[in-house]
Amino acid sequence: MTTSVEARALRADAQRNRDALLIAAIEAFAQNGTETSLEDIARRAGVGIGTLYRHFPTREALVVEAYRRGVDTVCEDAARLLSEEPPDAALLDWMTAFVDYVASKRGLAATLKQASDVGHHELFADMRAKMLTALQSMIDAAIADGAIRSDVDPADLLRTLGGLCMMSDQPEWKEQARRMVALLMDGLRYGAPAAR
Amino acid sequence: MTTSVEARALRADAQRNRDALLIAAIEAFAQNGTETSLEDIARRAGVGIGTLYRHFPTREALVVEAYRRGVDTVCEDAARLLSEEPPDAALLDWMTAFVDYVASKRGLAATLKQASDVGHHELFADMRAKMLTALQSMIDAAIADGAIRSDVDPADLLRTLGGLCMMSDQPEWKEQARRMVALLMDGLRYGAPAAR
DNA sequence: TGCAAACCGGAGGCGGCCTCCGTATGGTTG
DNA sequence: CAACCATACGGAGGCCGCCTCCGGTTTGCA
Repeated sequence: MTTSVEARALRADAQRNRDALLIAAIEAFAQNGTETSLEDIARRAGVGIGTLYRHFPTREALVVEAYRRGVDTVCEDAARLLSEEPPDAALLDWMTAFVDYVASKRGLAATLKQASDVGHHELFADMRAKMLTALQSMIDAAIADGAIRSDVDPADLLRTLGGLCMMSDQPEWKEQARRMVALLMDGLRYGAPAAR
Repeated sequence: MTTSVEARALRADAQRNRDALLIAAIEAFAQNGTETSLEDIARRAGVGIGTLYRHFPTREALVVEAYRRGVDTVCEDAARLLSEEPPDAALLDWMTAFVDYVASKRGLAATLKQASDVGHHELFADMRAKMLTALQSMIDAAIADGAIRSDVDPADLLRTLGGLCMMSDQPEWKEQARRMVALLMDGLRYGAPAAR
């Protein structure tokens, strides 16, 4: 139950290496996508491959850590948006921001797909939960407002966003994605009480 | 310009091997996804790895051939649907069928993503064109009918469907995808002349 | 200062990718 | 039917990335 608390503080050198690996990974992922060779990342970080594997036993573990902060930030933005504009606008803006953010992080897309899946590794569970919570808060508010229909499942929406994001790494993707998010939003509005 | 016409008939043994490879590939892809080792496919087909590479110089080439027929069939169904029901219903049904079909072919999803991309290999261009044509015919009819808004881009829709399909290989995916397709359809209907 | 626990690094085994070239075979011609 | 050659075969081999394992090193505590 004390999952996120470090079991025991890392030794100084270990902490140093871990940080270096994370920095190298973020950089490498940004340049070459999540498929970059792990050996390369270790090299960039100036540590041996064994060290990388000790800190991050799987590629996924490394990827999750590399993107955790960014995803957290986006999720936390939901509360701010909700306090600044009507719920349906907040939902639309958040989804757009989500999609924009992913577009800016090459390699993140595939990760989010995994994170939005149900059965996937426990490592992704945390990300998934945070994103679902963010979506849920906005959906609830929008439903209460009568701005969108009431049969919306946050998990559905998350999966769809994840799917949309899979199509990044394309030139005109950003505009396309925005259009599709808007279309999705219209689908949500269709048949809502306020539209009657 | 004579792309699809075989430059010259294959020698009998070559044709035999090619067919065996295709059959083996379809089987292997269905079992293990498109990432199956090519060596394994060659083994299943009872040919050497060299032979595989001669017939299909890249993995994509093999994948495209393996799925060509299926995709063609789905695309051709658009005309039938259009002749049997109102355009918007046809569009919805086609998109649903599309998504269902992909669900039944493990590994196809990733391929369609590539096919729905713009810049991708020429091999996918043909698939992409056929799918766009199918979508276009139904969209045009639905717009003419006043059933959906008039600012719909088939490429957008295709990409979105591709995105949705990326989430196959999940248990409750099929129902989820159907819900999202329906939601998408509602987005298309939103603000259409007939809905005013 | 000394020692145990924690940590490091990279060699090495495995398996997949793809190329290259010596060998085999189908098909054609006389 | 024989002989020839374009076409096709197959797999060895070089390369690279994955991941494990363990002898050696470093850190921090007593």
